Amino acid sequence: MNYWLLKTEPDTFGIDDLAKAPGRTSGWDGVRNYQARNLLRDAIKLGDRAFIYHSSCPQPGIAGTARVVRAGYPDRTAFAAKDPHFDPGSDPRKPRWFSIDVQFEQRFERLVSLDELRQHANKKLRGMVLLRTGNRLSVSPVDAAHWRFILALSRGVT
DNA sequence: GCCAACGTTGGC
DNA sequence: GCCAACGTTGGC
Repeated sequence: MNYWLLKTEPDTFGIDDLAKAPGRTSGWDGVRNYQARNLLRDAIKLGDRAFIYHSSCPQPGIAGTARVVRAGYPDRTAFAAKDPHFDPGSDPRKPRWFSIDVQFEQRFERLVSLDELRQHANKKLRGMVLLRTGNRLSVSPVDAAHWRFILALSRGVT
């Protein structure tokens, strides 16, 4: 089992929207970056777990966790001309973009802010992809040790 | 709104 | 394949 971090803008779709979605489950689609696409298509497996990270908002940080309930499948939003994520270059017979389904797991009692994560960037969270300068990946891997440490942070254990 | 740090595009 | 121009992300 592996761990991931999924970025989203809470104004558009945040952890609370996931919690309220039918079956507490939502497709994670609209990703249009090849590196992130490769993770969605090849690396993320059923049963993997993910942090839900809120970006482009007053309080950027990790808001909670979700579980992968469906592994990579073609991203349908790429095929619909009316969809904001439409990509005429993605052929349904040879899809270019992929999505996964995630199910709400928990909302942290308190947001673990980007600022707080950075305080551990050279210690317990050394090497975390999210904290690398200029990182813009909307899907990134998380080390198991980092996962456990951040869960502890969210509970105020450390 | 600014701007750094990317990724993508397209001419050559 | 190079690289300048352009677009996007995302914190501030």
